[in-house]
Amino acid sequence: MSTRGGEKPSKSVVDKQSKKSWLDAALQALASGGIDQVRVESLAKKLGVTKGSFYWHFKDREQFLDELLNFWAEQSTQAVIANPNYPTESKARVKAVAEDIVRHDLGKMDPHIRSWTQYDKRRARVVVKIDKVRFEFLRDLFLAAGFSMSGSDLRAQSLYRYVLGEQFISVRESMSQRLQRMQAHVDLLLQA
Amino acid sequence: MSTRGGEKPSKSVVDKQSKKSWLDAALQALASGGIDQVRVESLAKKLGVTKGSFYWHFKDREQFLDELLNFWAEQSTQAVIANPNYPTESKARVKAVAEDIVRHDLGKMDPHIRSWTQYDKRRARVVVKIDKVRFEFLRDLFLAAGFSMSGSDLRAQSLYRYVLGEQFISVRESMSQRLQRMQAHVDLLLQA
DNA sequence: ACCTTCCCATACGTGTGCGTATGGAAATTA
DNA sequence: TAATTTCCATACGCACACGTATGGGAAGGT
Repeated sequence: MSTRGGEKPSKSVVDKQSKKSWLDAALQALASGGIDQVRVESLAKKLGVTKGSFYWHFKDREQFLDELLNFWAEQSTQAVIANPNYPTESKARVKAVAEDIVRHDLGKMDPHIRSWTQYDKRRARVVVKIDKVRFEFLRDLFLAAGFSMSGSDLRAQSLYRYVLGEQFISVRESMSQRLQRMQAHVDLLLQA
Repeated sequence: MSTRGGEKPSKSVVDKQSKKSWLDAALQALASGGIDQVRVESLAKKLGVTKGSFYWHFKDREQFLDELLNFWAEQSTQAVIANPNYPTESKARVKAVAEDIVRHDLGKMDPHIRSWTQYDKRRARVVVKIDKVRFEFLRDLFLAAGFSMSGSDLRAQSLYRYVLGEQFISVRESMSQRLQRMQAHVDLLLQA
């Protein structure tokens, strides 16, 4: 029978799949041109569906953007922090994390995210939380490396701003150069 | 005689005044919510005029945005570099410049500018130039402070990214705290 | 007084994007 | 099989924003 194989994809899975595809496409659009590139109809076209799907999964664009922000928040923290393969030696650990950040371009969304949420109080709070999580993760690395609280604080701030600032530099250097520069910067932070 | 050279509101001045008011308003709108807040009709409303004025001074929105970008470019470099009141002692000079940057929030436009121009090749080139000018200005400060070229390069990069990154941190600290943090960071860069 | 140029107002056409109403096919349940 | 739920397509209304066409007033020149 053409009973269209209803095996594993029990509807709720399909539901979530479809819903997630909207968020994936939105993230991609956001990365490629800022929040004003995230348009319902253009996303629909890219996904090969119509707005009917969108307004089935989401109430309206505003609520969709809220979910998008949370979607980004999860992805942008999980990626860095949840890597269990870092070295245990504290200074090597700092270097490895720094290299990972550069190598995976983990801040590439940040200019668009911040430009978008800067003057939206409710959404800015989400970003503040992410900053807090990321920063404390970095600060703990320096604490583990033997620096004082204030010293670790300073260095984590410096490193975090370096990472964010790198996304600003339009002059895209080569990956090897970026890695080398980051290493030099981390070396500077790890001495004294 | 009355040949146009003489008095004050000779029409060309009025012209430039009116034209500049559009650019001023646009910069303000840009700062307050990104490039998609820069709308012809909303700017007109804010200025108390109509689109007639806009399309008299500018061909269309695209050309207007080009002029806006150049407008920003001039202002954002002049402000820092053209200050003749910095101390002459090289290390104190670095500190004074850093303090000035924080105090005047000289990077506040940058998230919006970069989010806007990142994937626009022609406009990105303008931003690259600005980065170059700013960076070389900072690098020269470290060179004058006795660091090698590569050492000055590293430190200027670190400082510049710190400045840009600061605009990202949504957790707005107090001015005194920002200044203090910047000083600590500069001290770190100036040692060794 | 007439003309010209500068500068802006008014009015319109058009495209785009949001949201809604409604239909319908497939899948699930009864 | 009938009924219901799930998920998306189609079609429409509407508001906003760009650009253009046109008019007109004010200022200066002749």
